[in-house]
Amino acid sequence: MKEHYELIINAFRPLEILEAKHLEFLDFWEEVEHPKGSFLTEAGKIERYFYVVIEGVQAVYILTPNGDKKVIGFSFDGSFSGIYDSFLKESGSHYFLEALTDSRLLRMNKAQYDSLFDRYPEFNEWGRVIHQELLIGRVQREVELITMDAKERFDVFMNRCPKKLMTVPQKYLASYLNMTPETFSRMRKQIGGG
Amino acid sequence: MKEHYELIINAFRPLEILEAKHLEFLDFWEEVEHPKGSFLTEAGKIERYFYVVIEGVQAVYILTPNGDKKVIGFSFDGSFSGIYDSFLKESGSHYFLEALTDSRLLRMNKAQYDSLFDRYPEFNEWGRVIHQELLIGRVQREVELITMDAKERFDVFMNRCPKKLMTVPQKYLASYLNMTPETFSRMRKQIGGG
DNA sequence: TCAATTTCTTGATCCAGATCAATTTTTGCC
DNA sequence: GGCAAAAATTGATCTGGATCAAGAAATTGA
Repeated sequence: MKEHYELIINAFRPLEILEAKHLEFLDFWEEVEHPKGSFLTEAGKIERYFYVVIEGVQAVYILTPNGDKKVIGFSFDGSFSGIYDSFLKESGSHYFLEALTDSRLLRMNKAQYDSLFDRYPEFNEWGRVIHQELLIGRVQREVELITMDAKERFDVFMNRCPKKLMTVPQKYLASYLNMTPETFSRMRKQIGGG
Repeated sequence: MKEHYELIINAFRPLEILEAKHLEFLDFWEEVEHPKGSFLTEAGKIERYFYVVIEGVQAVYILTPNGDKKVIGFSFDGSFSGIYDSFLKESGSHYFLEALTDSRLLRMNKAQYDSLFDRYPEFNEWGRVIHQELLIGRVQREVELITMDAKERFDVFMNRCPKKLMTVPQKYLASYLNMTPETFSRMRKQIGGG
């Protein structure tokens, strides 16, 4: 796992100091591969892992009764991944987590995750801060979904979307922005325009 | 503040044990009143406080460029309140926090909030867990906004909405459900129906 | 390399829910 | 209680973006 210390340490910012005694935690991680199109978790199953992405793009989505995918979020190089509520509560997931490109990830299981906080209570600070940030980001997205029309959502997204995401089929981006691929395509034609 | 110990302790669940040494924390709180219609924070200002509601209902909303209010959430007896991102980052808020009924709240300022974690690192566990729960709740709401039509959102909301919220004008509930008061009224006519 | 499959684009139509307009009902206040 | 202001209802109309349909472009894989 030594080769990925840097990645893990970066992912775990803003936990400023990973002290010597934390190095044990670095060995919790197990490396896994997921080819494009494979599922890390599916609706109905329990999410067993908490991930850090080494490489690749993954999408979390929910399947509506009429069968369309609604993308909730993406993960990619350096970010966390997993179906968080299912993982924490060890209850059935409503979501799919799919590799959109060939992916390599690091993962730890729930027992390891729990022991992290038991053994090193100072990780709770990391947990508190990281969850604050995730929460603020989610509220931000919610506000954008509620207050902006399709064109505005498209523009805002395009201006700050990580390049990495541009490699996935547009229909996933469209879904994330809560619009159809047709609408997404039409918005694309008028970049910068009204 | 003694009279409100119970309230605070309940609000801070799941921090199971407030030990003797934490009793100092109970005295951080200051009681304030906000009459109906008054603002606890306004857009452009910095949120200086973190609140626990003793009594009353408050709404967080954003004002769109065309001037309509979009309600993001409510707080009421026993829950936390405040404009969280502004409070944490000490940066200008985009939101309004308005008392929808005469309200009494307990509040602490940012310095006190920070000192909580400095002095009693074990509060970080509370922080981590409470933010996990808030995050999961937000994602749940986001999924409902994205996947459900107006009638479904109305039904789901009505089935689990705290009675306390039924005392506020319907236009706020309508806005929270991302629909107009007219639509809300029409949904109301067909409770239980198709 | 080239056929099969998937994705993207473009145009035509449709509809849930917004907007506009007019009452009616409720609330608050003296 | 009674009157003004705010909120809720109801009906008529409008529209952003969905849906449907068909073809063009890109990707995949043998």
